[in-house]
Amino acid sequence: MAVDREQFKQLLKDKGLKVTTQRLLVLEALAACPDRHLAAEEIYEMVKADYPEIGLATVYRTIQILLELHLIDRINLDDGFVRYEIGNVGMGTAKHHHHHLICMNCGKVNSFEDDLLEELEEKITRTTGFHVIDHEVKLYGYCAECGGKID
Amino acid sequence: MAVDREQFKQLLKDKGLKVTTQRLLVLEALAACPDRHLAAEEIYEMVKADYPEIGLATVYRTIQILLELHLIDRINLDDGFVRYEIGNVGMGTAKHHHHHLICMNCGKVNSFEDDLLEELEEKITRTTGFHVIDHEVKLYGYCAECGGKID
DNA sequence: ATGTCTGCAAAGTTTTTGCAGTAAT
DNA sequence: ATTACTGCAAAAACTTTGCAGACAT
Repeated sequence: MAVDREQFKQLLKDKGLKVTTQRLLVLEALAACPDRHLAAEEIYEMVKADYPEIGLATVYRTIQILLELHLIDRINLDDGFVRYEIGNVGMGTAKHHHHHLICMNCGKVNSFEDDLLEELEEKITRTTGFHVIDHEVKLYGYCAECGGKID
Repeated sequence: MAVDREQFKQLLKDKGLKVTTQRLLVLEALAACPDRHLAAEEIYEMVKADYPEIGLATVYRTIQILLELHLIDRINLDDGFVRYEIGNVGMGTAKHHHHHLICMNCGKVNSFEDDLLEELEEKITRTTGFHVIDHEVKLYGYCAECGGKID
């Protein structure tokens, strides 16, 4: 569902950017883990397995490009790292975001697909004039496994 | 609506912590700006106006205490600072969170009160077993002033 | 009196930047 | 042949920590 290799190459060329092994590998690392939320350091470690000479700075620079191309999303799970995950649309038309369920006990992060926020967004536009483009929702609580132990 | 000075003093004592001028001033700075979202450095600057000898480290340490006492909330507006705002309940029973509307043009952050997420939380509990305790919602878009210029 | 708290400076983390060499077009 | 890109190391930026003196109880 995410961008494929050829689309990415074309996007780079369209922007006058060069297609490099490092850039392909960084995108691939993110595409390989659609459900994890990778920090720059983790991406770096993953790419290093295939391409040991890559530098962490290149990973950070590539992440900037991927963000500008809207191929990945930034999320902050308040653990001291900024994290990234591959977007689930190719061309940026749809926005079908998911929410993050963060377990306050075990720290595990699950995703939840939902469109319920459309209603909220409409209400906001109606009452405040603010035009919503995108959103990020984090829900803190206890996951199914941890929930039993607490309640 | 936020905690008052005496409640705070009592909370500190109950925890075996000492009541100091610095701690009172940090809380007061946050209480004085319920609608801004203060970074540690900003709190530091505000307190320094009244009490120039305070150190930034003390501000950080006090923030930790206030978070543990649930007197303030942490928010991350992706601008490189962790920000804090005073909670809008005294004793932590109710949770009446607001959402943050972040203008992608001028960067201004407005708040929006709403309980629409109760429905989403219930849906999540029903379908996933995850028990939601709290949430943080960030909505990105264009504020009323900037909206006209873009659309 | 005692135990905590403070300010300062140093250290720790994550992320960014400068530069000379390397690779892509 | 250009022009952009990379890796390294240094710098930057935010936050935490160690310590000796100061303050609250």
